[in-house]
Amino acid sequence: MKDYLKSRILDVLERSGLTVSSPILFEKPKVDAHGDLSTNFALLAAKEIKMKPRDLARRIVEQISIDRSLVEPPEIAGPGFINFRFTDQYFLSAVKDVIEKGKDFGKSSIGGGKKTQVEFVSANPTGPLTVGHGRNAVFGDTVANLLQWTGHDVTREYYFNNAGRQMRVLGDSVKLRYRQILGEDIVLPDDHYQGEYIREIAQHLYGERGKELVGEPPEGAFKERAEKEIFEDIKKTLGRLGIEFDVFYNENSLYHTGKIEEVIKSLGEAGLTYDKEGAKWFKATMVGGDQDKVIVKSTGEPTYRLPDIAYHIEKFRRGFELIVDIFGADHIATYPDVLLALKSLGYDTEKIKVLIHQFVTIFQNGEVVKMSTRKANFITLDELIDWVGVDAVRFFFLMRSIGTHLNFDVDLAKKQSEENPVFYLQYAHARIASIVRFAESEGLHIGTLGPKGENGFDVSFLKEKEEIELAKALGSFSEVVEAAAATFEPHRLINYLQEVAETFHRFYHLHRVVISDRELSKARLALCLAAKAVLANGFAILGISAPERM
RNA sequence: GGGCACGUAGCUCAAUUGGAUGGAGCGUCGGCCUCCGGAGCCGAAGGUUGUGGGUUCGAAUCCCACCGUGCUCACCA
Repeated sequence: MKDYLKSRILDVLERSGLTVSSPILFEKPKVDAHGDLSTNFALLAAKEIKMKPRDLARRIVEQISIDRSLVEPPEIAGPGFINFRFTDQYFLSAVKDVIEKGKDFGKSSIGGGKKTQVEFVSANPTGPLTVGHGRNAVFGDTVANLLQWTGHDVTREYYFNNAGRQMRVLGDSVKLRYRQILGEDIVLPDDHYQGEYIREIAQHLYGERGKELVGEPPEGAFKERAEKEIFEDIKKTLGRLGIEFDVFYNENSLYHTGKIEEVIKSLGEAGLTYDKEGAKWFKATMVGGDQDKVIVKSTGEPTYRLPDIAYHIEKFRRGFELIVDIFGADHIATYPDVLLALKSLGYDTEKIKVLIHQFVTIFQNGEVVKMSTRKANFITLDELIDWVGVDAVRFFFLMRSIGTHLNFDVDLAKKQSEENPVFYLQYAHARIASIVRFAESEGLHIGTLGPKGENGFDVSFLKEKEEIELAKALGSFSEVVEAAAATFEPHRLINYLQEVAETFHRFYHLHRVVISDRELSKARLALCLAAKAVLANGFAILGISAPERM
């Protein structure tokens, strides 16, 4: 529709002999009185062609030629906005569209099959996923869904490292617990992992192997067993949330295949490294960074930057045209160096979208719970799911933009699960399902073939304000999905679905679906089915269930 | 102290990315079930968008300064 109106305005300009470079953009006004689409074109262009905004707007409105069955005559308002209002017929056509496309309604191909990678979670297997990881996981998965719905070829990827210092400490933590089980009087150092799960892993090893592991080094059987059990646990938790990865990428492979060495070499050849005090440095300041950074420590071990750079080079090599990285605010200082290095090696960093989410603050018993993986003091994602359910967990993590700190009051979430906002949406879906069941029991059916099929319906019977408004809301689903995908903002979809549910409830409250007028009944049933489909499709993107009954 | 975010109704957050009269949920107050699901609907109260400047036809949004909160500033990841 926007393209159509744009072409009509260009037509007027052409006939008037005006050439204007200002873009013709439309937006949906907040206020109903301002129509359905509005353009500020006259305001933008007026200066350029030395006309008053209102005069230019008047000329456009007087001379424009548009299809009257779709659009009412435009109006000028305020300083020179041009407002367009669409006909009921146009809005109602969305109902047929939804019913014909069903589960595919809202999908688009604007992504053009672009090879896209979304990297998220990427937590090293040192402990169970926490609620902080939960926000990352749910957000990443939903962004991936949005990209798939808009025609991107998406790979979900989890990056991890099972070799670093963290993992050595993990192995040692298990070994110390194991020795405690054997009766030794040992205290776990503060920098070791204190969680109960460590003790369980040690117990498992003791149960299977008895005392025979006393001489085993921490990074041997202890670390391996811990990694295996913890990773299984992580995957199980993600599975509960409906999250599955296509690729688990091990940082170690970058060493084995020589990719790390290659990066050092490339940076060196570009004159971007130097040696100082036994370490190798990246000359970040030479390419716009604030300070130089160590990439290889004096011990010969690379810092985290090097594998990160190598990994991203691999992403490019594997042909990804859009690379989405999702991580928490604690990584905020790390990515600029990586991007800088990539850029100076000639990679197009415009293809990389770094999405940073703020932390989740957990409130319990009225106070903030400070969390640390190492100390035993954290709430796991699994516990959270146990308390409030998968749908609520996903919904809560998605309903706020990632720039805000998310306050998650556990007591409230537990206690008020019945008043959970996700239920408002799911209730609308279940309610429609119930209406459909009732209608069918009364012998009303809607064919899948549209108006001309055997059980055809005719939307032109719909004339009530609430009917038109619902149809209008349903019709904009695709736009919302596209906007949410383009901005990587799933919460836009939630706001929209709230509006659909609200519009439906209002319609339902004022108008009966199953009545003696059969044609009107069928048209209203079609409207209901369309609303149900839009809600279900929205839920599918969010990863929450669409219950037929609650 | 430097860097990056964020300050919007009592609370948690939106605001179509610079648009017209800043909106929801929870909470508070008041209405609505003879009827397809009341987990719903309708209405009311509640705001100097942290403060002060600037940019322009127009600012919660962009720029500057200050105040406040979080994260971060390793040869840890």
